[in-house]
Amino acid sequence: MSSYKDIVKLTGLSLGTVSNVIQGKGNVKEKNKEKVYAAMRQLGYRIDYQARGLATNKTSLIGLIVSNIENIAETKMLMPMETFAENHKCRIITATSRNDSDRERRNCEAMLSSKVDGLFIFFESLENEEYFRNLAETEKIPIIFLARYLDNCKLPYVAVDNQYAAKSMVDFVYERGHREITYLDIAEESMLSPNRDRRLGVELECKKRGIVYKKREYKRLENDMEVGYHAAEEMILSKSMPSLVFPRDDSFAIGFYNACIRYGIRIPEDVSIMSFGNFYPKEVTPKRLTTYDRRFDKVIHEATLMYLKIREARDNGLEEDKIKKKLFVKGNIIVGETIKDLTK
Amino acid sequence: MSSYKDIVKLTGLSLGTVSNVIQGKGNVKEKNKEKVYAAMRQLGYRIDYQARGLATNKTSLIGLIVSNIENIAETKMLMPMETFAENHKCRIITATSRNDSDRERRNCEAMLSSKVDGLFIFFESLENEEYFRNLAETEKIPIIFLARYLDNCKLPYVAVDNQYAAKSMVDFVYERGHREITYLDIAEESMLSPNRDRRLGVELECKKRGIVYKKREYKRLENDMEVGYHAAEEMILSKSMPSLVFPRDDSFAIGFYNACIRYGIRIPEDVSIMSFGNFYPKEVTPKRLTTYDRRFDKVIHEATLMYLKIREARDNGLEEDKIKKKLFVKGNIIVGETIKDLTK
DNA sequence: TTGAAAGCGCTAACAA
DNA sequence: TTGTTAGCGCTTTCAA
Repeated sequence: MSSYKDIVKLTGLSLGTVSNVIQGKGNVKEKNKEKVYAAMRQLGYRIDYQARGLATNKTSLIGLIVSNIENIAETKMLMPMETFAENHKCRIITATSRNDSDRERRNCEAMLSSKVDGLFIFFESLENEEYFRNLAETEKIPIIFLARYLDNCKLPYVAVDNQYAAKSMVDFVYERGHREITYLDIAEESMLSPNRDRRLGVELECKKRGIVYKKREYKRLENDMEVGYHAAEEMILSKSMPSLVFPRDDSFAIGFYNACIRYGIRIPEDVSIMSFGNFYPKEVTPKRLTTYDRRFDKVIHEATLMYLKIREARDNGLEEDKIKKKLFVKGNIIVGETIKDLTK
Repeated sequence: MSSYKDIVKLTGLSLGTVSNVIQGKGNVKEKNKEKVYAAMRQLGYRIDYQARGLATNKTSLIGLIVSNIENIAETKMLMPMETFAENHKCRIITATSRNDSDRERRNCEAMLSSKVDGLFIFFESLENEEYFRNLAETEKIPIIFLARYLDNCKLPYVAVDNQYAAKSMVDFVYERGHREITYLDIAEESMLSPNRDRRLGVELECKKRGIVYKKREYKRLENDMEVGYHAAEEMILSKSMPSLVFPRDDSFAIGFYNACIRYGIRIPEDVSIMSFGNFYPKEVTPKRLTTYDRRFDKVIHEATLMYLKIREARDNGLEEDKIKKKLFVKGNIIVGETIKDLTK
């Protein structure tokens, strides 16, 4: 491990000059620049971000806390996050909370101890409201919620516009002649902002149009596909299959779809499916799912933009008031083949 | 942001004592410990890992470079990695190479500049052989390949035992009366160690048993499900559907399965599928895939164990020779419903 | 254009 | 048991 010291020795220049060359700052004679470059190459020198961070009081580290990294929805946030990191020369530290609020808090603390320049949080438990409210008061780095929000907390967020989503989806099926919707949710998670907003949105839009709205809730299992599978199986065996279902997300829908195939229920002839997420490749089902694209890429894009704005304001002592800190991102319907057109 | 200085001021103790309390080291009077704790609470003090790292010459940062984080196989490595990080009080920095060898090298350099204590790499291009060979000579932190290896490189690795996998899978179908196997691969990736080993392994095992071995290669598309879907579609339309296929992985198999459903081809009556990976919940297909569990959890477990051993040896100046640095992990068949039993 | 020196927040060795 | 001090590898300010 070579350091500036070694370069100083090799070149005979001073620490300050070496630093200037490496940072590409100040006025340094071309000849001396070359000397430094040569020494760097010879030594296989590599800058030490840690030391630089200590000196500059930032780390170029961005924290990303998710709930369950194996959940395909959350996976979708990683790539755009990496792209941001690449473009802004920073690195991502990740941590997973696994639906455990203690762990979530520990993760936050570790991130703050790691002196991340910014922190993005995708939470899944509602138990840390107070903790987050407190963070909002005490921390000076930007902390931004992803795809969820807390009603009584000042932390900024970028979420999916679930009311808009609800309206789009109800519109879509209404236009195709559907007059009855059965909403399928997972009980334990039904009060998280996105699930709640969407469910209530669908209910409201149904009321407006005189559509019959029904709701069924299922117990959380190992994964959402399993829940969807069992939900469909139960309906099939009890002969209570609705004409149209709104599963809470694509994973649920896929399980549902496969139980239908298994039992010879035809899609969309016997049951239509309006899914939510657009997380999987279209070949994940025999007929492409009709689903609502949540645009997590946009969520991350907006969140990182917001982060930059907040940082800039704080670094330069500007007023932060003008920055919009509560954003909702609109998605769009992906037209697949799982909604029967009743008007034909 | 409070620091030791503030605690010193508040308690009247010295820096060294404060440091001892916070590290839980040395002998400090109970009363003074309490003082320090009280001051920490009052100040909302949080340790600065960056400064600690600079002083101790380690970061407690572990680097993880993957190829495509949205690939479900790679996602499977994150959770066990996080578990390790949690148990060993370190944090994970991730980076994604996206099948770009330049980016892969840049990622490595950034990790080394971040002074990670260890680096785990899941690579997908074969172009950086020389770069890695060089790293093996110059870097003193443990750098470990995950689920792949390079033939002429000293870097340690933990890979899936693909020859064993091949044997297991061929055995399984042989016992059920199959005497012909069609192996489906993606051309561009067929020379990566796991793909190559497995394909050659299957070929060899077929030869041993007098099974007819056929191979088909497909062009890489956006995702593997799509490739699988088109592969099946092509076979169906050209009426050349084999009796048994070995798709290169679960994603490929799912696409294949769904094209079959779409066209009314029955599984396993018309075509049997022996898949590879066990990456998805079993409800991802109407009938559970018969697949080989790659046990990426085990791969990560072994890799982190290897990391600890190497670190320990280097930290204590022990000889590293005794550490096994080339490991192969054995998986097992998951018996699903996609292999027809021809013996009945 | 270059050099000298202080400092970032911590650890660790040593002295008291 | 506590305090003092040097130092980790860099940046930055100021003087030369």
